Order: sequence, then C-alpha cells, then structure tokens
Amino acid sequence: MTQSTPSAQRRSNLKHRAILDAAAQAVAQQGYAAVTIEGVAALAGVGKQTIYRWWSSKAALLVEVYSDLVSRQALTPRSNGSLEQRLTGLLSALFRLYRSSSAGAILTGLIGEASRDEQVRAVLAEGLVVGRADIVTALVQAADASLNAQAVNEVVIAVVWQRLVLQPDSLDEAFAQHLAALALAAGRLS
Amino acid sequence: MTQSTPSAQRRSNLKHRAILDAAAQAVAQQGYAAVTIEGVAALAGVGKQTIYRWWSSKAALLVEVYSDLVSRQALTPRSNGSLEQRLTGLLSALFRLYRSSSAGAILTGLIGEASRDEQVRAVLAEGLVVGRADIVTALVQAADASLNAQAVNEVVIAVVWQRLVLQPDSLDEAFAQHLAALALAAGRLS
Amino acid sequence: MTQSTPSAQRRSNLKHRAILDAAAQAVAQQGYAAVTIEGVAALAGVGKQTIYRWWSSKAALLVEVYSDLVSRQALTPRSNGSLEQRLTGLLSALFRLYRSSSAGAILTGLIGEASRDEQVRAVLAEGLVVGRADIVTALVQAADASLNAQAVNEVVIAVVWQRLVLQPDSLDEAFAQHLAALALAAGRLS
Amino acid sequence: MTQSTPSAQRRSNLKHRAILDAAAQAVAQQGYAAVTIEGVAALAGVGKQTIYRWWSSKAALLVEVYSDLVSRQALTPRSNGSLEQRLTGLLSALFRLYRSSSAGAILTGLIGEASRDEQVRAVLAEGLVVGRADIVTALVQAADASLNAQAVNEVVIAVVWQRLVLQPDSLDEAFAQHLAALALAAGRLS
DNA sequence: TCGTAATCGAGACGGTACGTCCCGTCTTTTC
DNA sequence: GAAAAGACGGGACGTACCGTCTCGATTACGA
Repeated sequence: MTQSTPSAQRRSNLKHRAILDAAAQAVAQQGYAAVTIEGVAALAGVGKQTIYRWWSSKAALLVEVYSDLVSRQALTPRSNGSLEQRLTGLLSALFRLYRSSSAGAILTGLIGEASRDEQVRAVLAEGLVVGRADIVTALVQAADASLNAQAVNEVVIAVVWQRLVLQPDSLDEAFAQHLAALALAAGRLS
Repeated sequence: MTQSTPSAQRRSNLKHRAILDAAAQAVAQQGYAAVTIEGVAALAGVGKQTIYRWWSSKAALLVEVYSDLVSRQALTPRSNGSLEQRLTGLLSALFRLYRSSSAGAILTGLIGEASRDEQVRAVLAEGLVVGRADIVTALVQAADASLNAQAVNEVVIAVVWQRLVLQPDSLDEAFAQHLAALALAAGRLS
Repeated sequence: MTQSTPSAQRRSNLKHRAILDAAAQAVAQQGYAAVTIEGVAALAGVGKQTIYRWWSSKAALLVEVYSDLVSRQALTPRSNGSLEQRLTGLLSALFRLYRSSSAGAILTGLIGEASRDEQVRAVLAEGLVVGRADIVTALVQAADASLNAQAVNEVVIAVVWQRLVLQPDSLDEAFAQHLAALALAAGRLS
Repeated sequence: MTQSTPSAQRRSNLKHRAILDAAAQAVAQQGYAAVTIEGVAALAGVGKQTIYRWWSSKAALLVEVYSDLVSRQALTPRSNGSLEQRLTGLLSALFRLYRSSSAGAILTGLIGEASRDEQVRAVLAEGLVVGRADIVTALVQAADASLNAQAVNEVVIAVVWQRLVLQPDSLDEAFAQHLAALALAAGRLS
C-alpha cells in the first residue's frame, strides 16, 4: 500500500518528512475528512504531483503518517505486574497516543475509508492498531498460555475501533482497565 | 436522522417506497460507496430534490433503508435451547440478513460514514445493529442474571462491526458460534 | 398575453389586486430579476396555481402590473407652451413615474425578458412605454405637421429604453429636456 | 469583465479558442437564452470548471465571444462619399455582421442580461456596439464639426439596440439608410 | 341548517441548470 | 532537468426555481 521507495535514493528525505508532518498537522487542525491532497501539498510547500508520486491516495499517505506516529512512540508493555495490569498499561499508553497526536483521528478516518478502499482494508487487516498486530497476542501468550490469545486480541481491537468511531473521547484510563478485564475474560473461553 | 422535517403527511408513500427500494437496489448493484443521490433519484424515477426534501444526505437515506430492511425481517431469538445456542441463532439470523440483502453493505458503509458524519455516529450509537441495540442485552439478562449483559452486547457489536469492515464474508454460521462463545465468555468478567 | 378573464366573473377582484400589489412590492424590494412567482404568491397570500391560472409567466404578470401603474397615472401632456416644452413635460412626468414606482424597474426587466420571450416582445412592440405608443406621435403631429412624428417617437422610445437599461438614474428633468430637443431635431429629417 | 483573474499566461490557447467557438456555435444553433455553460463545455470538449475558471458567467463569456466576432471583422468606414453615405455604409457593415454571425443574437442577449447583471451593464456602457463606442463619434466629428457627434452616436446605438430586441430582422440595408438620416438629423440639434 | 361540490392554500413533484469542490492527470514555468 | 504551481476533464454535490400535480381545509350553494 505504502507504494513507497520507487527510487528511495532520490526521494528527498526532507520533502518526505515535510509531507508527513504537513499531513499530520492538517488532520490535527481540520480532521481527517476535511484533509485534501491539495491542502497537504500546499501546507508542505510541495507540488501535488510530488505526493502522488509516492502515495496513491490520501489514505495511503495517512497510513504512513499513522505508522510514523506510532513507531515514534515506544509501545512496549512494562514487564512487571499482573497480566491485566500490563494489558491495561499498554492500552493506556495507546489511548494516550491517540489523544496527544493525530493518530486517533487518523485511525478513525482509515477505518472509515476501509469500507471504500480495498487497500486500506488490507493494511488494517494486517494490524495497524498497536503498531504491529501481535503485541497483544504476544503479551497474553507469554503471560498465560491457557488463555485464548487470539480471542483477547480480537476483542481488544474490535472494541477499540468501535469506540474510536463512536465516542473517541471515551478512550481514557478507566476504559483501558475495563477493556483489559473484558478482553481477558473473553480469552477464557473454553 | 431520518429528518422528515416537512409535515411527513404530505409525503407520497409511493415515492417514498420507490426511493427506499431504489437505494437498496443501488447498494446491492454498485456497493455503498458508488451510490449517489443522483443515481438513486434516476433509478427511482424521481427528482433529486424529492430525495433532498426528505433526507439530508446519502447517509440519512441509507439509515432508513437499513432500518427498513431489518424491520421487515423478524429477528426474534428462538425461545428454547441454551443461552449460547440462542445467541448463536440470533447472530446467524443477522448474518443471513446481511448476506441476503444490502443490509450488510449498508451498515458497513454507515460505519465508514460515521467518522465523517456526526448524525450517523449518533444513529449508530443508538444501536442500529440488531434493529434495537438491546436485543442482545435483553436475551442475556433474561437467561442468566449473573452475566454482564452490557459487556456481552459490547463485544458482539464491536466484533461484528470490525468483521463487516474488514472481511464481511467471514460472517457465517461458524463465526456466529465463535462469536457467541467469545461474547459470553467476556460477559463472565467479575 | 395577459391571458386574462377565463371567467372574469369568478376571478376574485380582491385576489387579483392582491397579486398585482404583491408583485409591484416584490419588484420594489428585490428588483425585477429576484422576483419569483412563488415569492409573489406567498406575499399575496395566494397559491402559486392561482397566479398561473391568470398569467402564463412572471413576465405576463408584470406586464399587467406595469400597465396598471402607468394607467393610474394620468400622462396627459399639458396643452400650452411650445412643442418642445410639452414634450419635455410629458417625459418629465414619465420619468417621475419611473422613479416613484416600480414602473421603471419593471420596464427595464421586461426589456430584458424581451430577448427571451416572444410574447413580451410583442407587447413591448405594441407600445407600452408611454401607456400607449402614440401619445408622442399624436402630440407631435398635432403641433407641427411638418415633423416626422414617427421618427420623433422612435428616437424617444429607443433612447429611454437604452437609458433604463444602462443608467436608469439618469432619467431626470434635465435629461427630459435634452431628449425632447434631440428627438425633435431627429424629426426634422427631410 | 473578461475576468481572467488567474495569471492568464497559463490558460491554454487551444481550450480558450475551443470555448469561444463552441459558445458562438451554441448561440447560433439554440439562441442566446437556451445556451448553458454546461452545454458549451460539452460542445467544446472541456470541463465545466475550465469555463468558470476564466469567466464568471455566461454573460462574461459571451461578451468575449462578441468582441472576438466583431474584432475579426474590420469595421472601418470607407473614406469617400458624403457623411450620410459613409455612416450608412458603416451601419450596413454592422448589420451584415449581425446577420451573418451570432454577433447580433449575442448582443441582443447581453442587452437582456444588462438589466440583471451589473458587469454586463458596465461593459455595454463602455460601448461594445461598434467594437469601440466612438467609431461613430469620430466619423461624424471628422466630417462635420458643426454636428453634435455625441447626439448622433446616442441615437444610433439606442435605435439599433431597440431594433435588435424587438425586430432584429429589420436591420437591413434600407434601415441603415433610414437610421443614418435620422441620426444625422438628430445631430443637428442646436 | 346542513351536506355536497367547487375552490384555493399549501406545497410535493419531475426536471434543468446552477456554481462549487475535489479528484487524479497533464502542462507549463521556474529555479 | 526536476519539481512547484496549477490548468485540465470529469463527476457529484446541494440549491433554486420552473410549471404541473395532488391534497385537505374552506368555502358557497342547493336541498
């Protein structure tokens, strides 16, 4: 999807960064839906074509912006405490990222695009949520092999998405605890 | 959302039906995203303004189409069998509806719009999924008061939505069983 | 054009007046172009259809409004003074009417419609300008048989129209004198 | 009026011509009133926006079409003969242009728009009739300084306009002679 | 005095054009 | 000679009125 590096040497890193930053800023200011490629180009001081050279659509661009934002943030779960505590911590960190950057808004927008855009669907299915899909799975599996890690993961992602779409403000500390408990309970399915 | 501002008495029932049917057909043929108000109007043999008179947007129209499709289908859970069986049955019926009509495609599209459209968000939050949101809650509560019905409901809806967006084809009989088990497990959270 | 009296007995005179007055008022307030049949109907407290029953278009309605306004005003030239003085007086009176009522604005609008509407063209050709076309002709003919009354009339009407379209504010006392002199000079063509 | 806000350097000459030609053709075929921007765009094989980018309205576009038509035709009066003959010749040439191209129909339409559109009014007032308004004035002034050239010009334009609106077919050779005589007589006002 | 019919308000209807927005591609101009 | 600036074809948007067509409520009239 990212369609990137057709000739990575040539792709000016400065321009590349400027575009990603402009896009993130645009989402922060106007919301996902109102962002246009033209607007991002203008904001980045770049020609429209330069964006299209590297990304095939607004969605493709913002997928990369999202990855970028998430990867800058170390989402490594802390290593002590109960599983539930550690899962809560992970979710808290994620929610904090969503609140403090455009990441939440972008993910929400991408979920919205997914119903229209095959490629976005694929990227989301690969697991964009927590950076890489299996952070949760790995965490659970390591802590308690008797749990259905897959189920935990499924519930976490589904519920977070739904909340992002319907009431993004509800993604706070308290909800992180609730969701951790909920998901782990779901993992106890025979 | 359904808007219906003008007295609604004067609305021609024939046109109203023709529009809903045309919209459903259009979604079935072209998919949610490709549907346009102009196209629906043409298909229904109606002026564009007649649609705008009663619905404020494509989303508002399709919310009503969705309700219409769901309400025609009696989604009453059967009354015998274990809770899990009954929940599985309910989900099966829902998934069948999604496959046999445009309902699934419409709901997917509406989830996509929700990130852009406040009103859609509100309607979805009210619970459009199973006609009325609390069918699941009611079913669970009646059968086993020790379960957290709210949690079951939350998991069911969230997971269904996610699947609708990412892999609508996976909503089959087998998944109904899986989801019923998963959600009931989640309901056992202390 | 006026298409009137399909059954004049039945045509409620009150309604008829109300419509003419509403139309005149609408032109006065919004200008000719912005007037719509719907607006006039609403202003007159009358159904749209009631207007269409008696007049075939906005233009037809306003032709009657114009006639009505002009006929209320006695545009009889005074009988003493030189021909030029009398013509000046007649034009002054006309210009005064244009300034004090919607008549000027309506005539301007009708000239504008004439290029689109055959019927308006016909009505204007019959001579709507000074009530009846031959007021000027008659005046000239009676006073000085050696003048080409037809030419005088042609010049008067043409110049008034052009001014109405281009700079209606210039139709004042001074211009009445100028035009009278100009037109009478034109009438002296061998 | 021609607007041309964006740098005008970047405007594609081919498209520009195609649009002017399509507009002229459209007027010729359907008459001024029936012409639509959409129709012209389709005829020119051009997007609607491309027209709106350079012209603010149908009127603005057709003003340029008119200028274009007139400027292609050399309307220079011949230099021999009496003043009346020369004026007659000039008018003949003008009327010939009106009959042989869309120019007459366009001017008629523009006169119609003038009552609704401030900009058209301004353009017409500047003198669009004979290319530049003062062709007539100049001709008269050069030939006979004792005549009121301004008056001649005013009469010529006013009468031509009125005829264009009411009976465009009457603008022929004979009428050119009549109008020349009429206007010159008017110019003899003390 | 009432019931029935005609009348008329209100406004829904199919339609057409508007002028705007943004897409993704192509062209020109500038550095 | 790359890339900004932005023109281009296209397609949908939501709006404004047009002139026609129901629908009820309000009359007016004959029984």
